[in-house]
Amino acid sequence: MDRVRTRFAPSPTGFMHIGNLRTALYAYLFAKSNDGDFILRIEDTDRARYVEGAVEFIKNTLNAAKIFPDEGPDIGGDFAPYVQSQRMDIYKRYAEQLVENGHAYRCFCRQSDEPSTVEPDKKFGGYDRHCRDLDPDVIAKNLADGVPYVIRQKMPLAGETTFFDVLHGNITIANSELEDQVLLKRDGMPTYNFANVIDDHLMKVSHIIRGTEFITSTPKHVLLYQFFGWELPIFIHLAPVMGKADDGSISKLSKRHGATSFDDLIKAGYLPEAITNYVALLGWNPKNSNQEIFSMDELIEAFSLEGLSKSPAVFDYDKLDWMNGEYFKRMSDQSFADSARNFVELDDNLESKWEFLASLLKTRVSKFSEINGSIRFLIEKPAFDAELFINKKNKVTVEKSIEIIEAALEQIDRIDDWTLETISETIGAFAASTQLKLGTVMWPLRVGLSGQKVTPGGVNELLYLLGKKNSLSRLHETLDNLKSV
RNA sequence: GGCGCCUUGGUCAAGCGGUUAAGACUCCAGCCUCUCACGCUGGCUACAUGGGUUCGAAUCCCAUAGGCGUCACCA
Repeated sequence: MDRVRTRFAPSPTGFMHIGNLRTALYAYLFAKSNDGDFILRIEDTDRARYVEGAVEFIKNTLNAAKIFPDEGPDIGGDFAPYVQSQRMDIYKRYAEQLVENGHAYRCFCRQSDEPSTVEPDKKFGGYDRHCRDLDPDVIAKNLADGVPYVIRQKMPLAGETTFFDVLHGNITIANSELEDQVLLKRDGMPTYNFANVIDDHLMKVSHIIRGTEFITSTPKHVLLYQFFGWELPIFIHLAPVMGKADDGSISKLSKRHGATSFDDLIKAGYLPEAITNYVALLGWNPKNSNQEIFSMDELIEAFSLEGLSKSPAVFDYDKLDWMNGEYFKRMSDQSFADSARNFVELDDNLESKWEFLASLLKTRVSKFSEINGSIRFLIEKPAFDAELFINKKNKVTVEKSIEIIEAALEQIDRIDDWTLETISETIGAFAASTQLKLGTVMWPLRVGLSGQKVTPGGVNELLYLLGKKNSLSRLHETLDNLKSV
């Protein structure tokens, strides 16, 4: 087989949809697992949709996701430039060639949103074929008059076109279904369907990995390859990434499903490696293995086209949360504390104990953005809720809570050396003296201090984090509240 | 609507003619533990429907239904 070369060809719209990221990832993994090349090409042929800074954004995103192009804008390569708007002369040349060979023609019709000066041609059943067999004199005159035109591809009217897709096998579409699509727009820019073919051939792309939305336009591309006498690349059309709405409906992942771009996810406190790892598994699996946590190198090692699935996959935030949590657990306390720091707001007290707090948080949160919520009770006094004190499993009731807190208060009050060690010793001794199950003793204290059932750390940690004064006042207040229930 | 693609639990998925139909997330239960959490163990829930082919079908074929895509001078 010739050298494997894949490409990722986004248009600069200003954000990186998770589906696009996955496409880029698969193209990258496939190239790298075959010692091939991965190319980044910017498809900026739509001037209206161009967003300032978008190219930079794409590069930064790929970089954060650890997807490194071998060729591309700035990086360069044997087939530069890698930005389509800088290749206009190339497309024009090939389009003219097609016109000369009779596979394309100039069309002087107005744009579809303008009032038409010509009637759609009933003979061909459509508007698009109107200028097919224009009189050469008319063409010459229009050209001389400077009438704007587009170049359209002349599709065969009969027969069918078949192409092979790695995932779907042979796909056949009747040529009569293909319209005479525009190749070169009025402004001289090529359309996607044209530039794509030209560039993929010129850049020696061996495998085209892209979304299924292109499956029905692939026959048009195939015809183009045939017109030019070029060898066909191998097609791989990926199933889309879906999202599930609150009402349970499934549709292509979009804004209504929440965070759907790589950047959104980063802002929501997910790790880039976890996002990449999760996304890799959305539509691909390593066969012969149940491994789920993959480093980029392991993905490259394990990747193969056979593992790609052809049915759509629904993006599941629960699983992403789990996976991100797994990545947290594998981080050192120090790097977790550092990475999480930007996402949290602390008061002076907590600031000084941040690293300790972070070590407790590491195994208890699934994304950075959760942290503020889960530690707010350390800064603001929580609301009182008697219900929380009742715990069947630990045999805790309101009465029992009063009893325990009252007794514990005496012991806590005596602690002078407010360190985790001393606190642990004191509380441990106190718990033992009650003759009760540990869980029974700790439950009311936890709830009394925090106002919640699940906390970062146990009672000892809570006392330490809160400080003596704060701990005592919360417990006293809780006692009063409990007694007035 | 025409054309095309897809269809195993709530979700991701293994399975390529013979299996008790893997595994993971979620949820639930139990265990462990200096207490919630973490961890461990176990449990619930699936082959869209109807016809074939075959000794035998989640696996092959055909219909039906549903979902998705496409029909731009967007990609």
